[in-house]
Amino acid sequence: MERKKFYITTPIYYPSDNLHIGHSYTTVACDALARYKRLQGYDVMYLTGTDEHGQKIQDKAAAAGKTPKQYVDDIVVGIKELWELLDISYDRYIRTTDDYHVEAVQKIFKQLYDKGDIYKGFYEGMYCKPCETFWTASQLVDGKCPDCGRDVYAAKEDAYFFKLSNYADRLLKLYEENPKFIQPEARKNEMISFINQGLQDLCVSRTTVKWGIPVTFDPDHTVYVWVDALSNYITALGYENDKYNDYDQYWPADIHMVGKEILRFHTIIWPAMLMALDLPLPKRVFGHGWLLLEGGKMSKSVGNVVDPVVLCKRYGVDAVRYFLLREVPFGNDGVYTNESLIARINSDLANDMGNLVSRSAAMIEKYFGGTLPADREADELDNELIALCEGLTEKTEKYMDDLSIPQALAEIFKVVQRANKYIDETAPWVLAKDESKKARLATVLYNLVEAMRFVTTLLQAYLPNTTPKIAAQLGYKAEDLTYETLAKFGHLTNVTVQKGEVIFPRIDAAKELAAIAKEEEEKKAAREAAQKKAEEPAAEEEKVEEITYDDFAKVNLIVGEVKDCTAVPKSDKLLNLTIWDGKRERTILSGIHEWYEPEDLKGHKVVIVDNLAPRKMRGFVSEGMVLSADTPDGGAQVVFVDDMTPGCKVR
RNA sequence: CGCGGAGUGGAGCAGCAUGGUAGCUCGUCGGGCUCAUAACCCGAAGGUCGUUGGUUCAAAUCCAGCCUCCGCAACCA
Repeated sequence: MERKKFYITTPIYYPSDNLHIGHSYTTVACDALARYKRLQGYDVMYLTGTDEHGQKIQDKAAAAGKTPKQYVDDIVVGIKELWELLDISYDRYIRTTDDYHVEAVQKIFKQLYDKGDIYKGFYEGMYCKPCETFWTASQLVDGKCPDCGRDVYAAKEDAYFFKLSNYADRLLKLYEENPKFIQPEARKNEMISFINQGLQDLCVSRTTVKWGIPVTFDPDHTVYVWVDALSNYITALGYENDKYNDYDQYWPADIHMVGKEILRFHTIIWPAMLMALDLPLPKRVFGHGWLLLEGGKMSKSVGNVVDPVVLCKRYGVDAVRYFLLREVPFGNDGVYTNESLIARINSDLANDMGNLVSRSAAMIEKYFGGTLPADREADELDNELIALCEGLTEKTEKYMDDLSIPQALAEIFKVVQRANKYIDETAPWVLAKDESKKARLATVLYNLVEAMRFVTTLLQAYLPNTTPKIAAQLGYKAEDLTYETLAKFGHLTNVTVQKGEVIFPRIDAAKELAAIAKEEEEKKAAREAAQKKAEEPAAEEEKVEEITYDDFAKVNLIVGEVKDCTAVPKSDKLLNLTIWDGKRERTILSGIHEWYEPEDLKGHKVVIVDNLAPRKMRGFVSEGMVLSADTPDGGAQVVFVDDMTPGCKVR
């Protein structure tokens, strides 16, 4: 019999740095889905990988003194180790630097070109020669390169474009005909409105980025991210290459799992590309939310990245997996805190589940020496627990298909909770005192072990590291833990248990938090020390370009008095200052509202740049600029010169 | 009027497209039990459902305005 297939993908991650818990979140979620489908008997293909080309990696590698390939090779080793640590059961790992992928992308590019969906045009923008980078007008700082601060000039670059604009109607139709294509539903509207704003053709090649896949018929060009990265989902199956032969079996994908920030690429560009290639479209694209840290988004620059390796070491892989899968409604953003992680582990895993295994096994050992006799005696008290077990797969299956992973776990744990309650209701320790109740006692304990069998079987999808431990203690064999056996309560024939180590030890929250706080502090101190060291030589290196006196003389600095000052409406940072410069009142906008209130400035005298070209911001024209100094903590301090006379030249 | 999301007992969330008992987890308090990982089970307290007005017999739920918070965008001349 042909098994049903299930093809699921993570995004291919960009290995410019080591991965953090956000990446783990996506990957663990896909892993649970993949494992669940395998449990159900599906022929599963679970793909993950890395997107290894591009300017940023080229730069990072150069900074590290490595070739780009060396650089990504090293990072990929770390990523694969992380997935191994997290028990990720991916079937295939694609690297966009793999030969077969490179080759296939070149063919795809050519196909699109031959069909007329890719055409040669030119890319227009502001170009910084030393940085070899194009910037859009809005990215420029002071009209100069935001990276190096040097002049940029309008330039054209030859580039190939994909006719994305041709596909707007077909995309809208796709969403309409497949309401589940974009999930969560709420994001669909964002995509629709994005399309309705008008789709631009997409630049798909670069001549300035060298670290990329060359365009075969125009070797000056490398393929720019879209065609390269997105097509991984089919090249990994063997599309246009000989490395693999699974395209017919697995495509189209059942789920592309992506973070919400790249949902647009997967629901607009990718389907359009597939349409152009006349290929079937993926069935669903799910944009999940982000794991946030207290106080904002996870970001490497802020130094608040939670390291999954550290967490696993501390609490165990499955505790971390459980937290990721259970804590946040899938699709929403969620907040990570150490407190919530510990609370989750303690209440669900240690108190409820671990303890249930422990108390069940303990009673069987204590009352029956480890093996239950065959005599049984049912009671009405059993019915609710049994019904819950028998209805379990129907519920979890539905939730998993909806990608409501936390709800699926919640259903499983309802059985755990019900079993704990069942112990209270049946009071085995009372039954144990009465010889005539042995059969009843054996039944109660049997029901517990059997209920835990339902739980354990399903948990194999979520906690693959722990379920063998439970199986060992409660005496389940592999054939007792198959999906099919969950149709009916009462599968186990004989029960022999072996109490073992505590499955999920309780964590002393107060102690643990104190320890974490201490560690954090040490880390922070170390980081700051390292940063200081790094900054010192950097400061020397940062040579300011020498200018002549004539250059300086061009800047006319004068003293001005702040006559009035108001906040600029609808702006967080701008203050609108009315300044008397000795001759006239002028308006100057200054982005210092973060540090100064209007009252702080009124009546003070400041140094202004007199002859700066006027600039319009937020509907006001700013004529000049107020001098202020950067403070070490990133703030700003206005230079006050209250004892000077407005209009006087400063030099 | 830039775009979007959100405001529900101490904390975190559900409920809102199909108005009619405000539900869950954690925490707090009280009780029970002793098989178990100071765990488990039961019960209680605690909410003007951001605000104002409207529709309605009836609004957390529908409509309008307002306030606040969070992303993104814009913005430091």
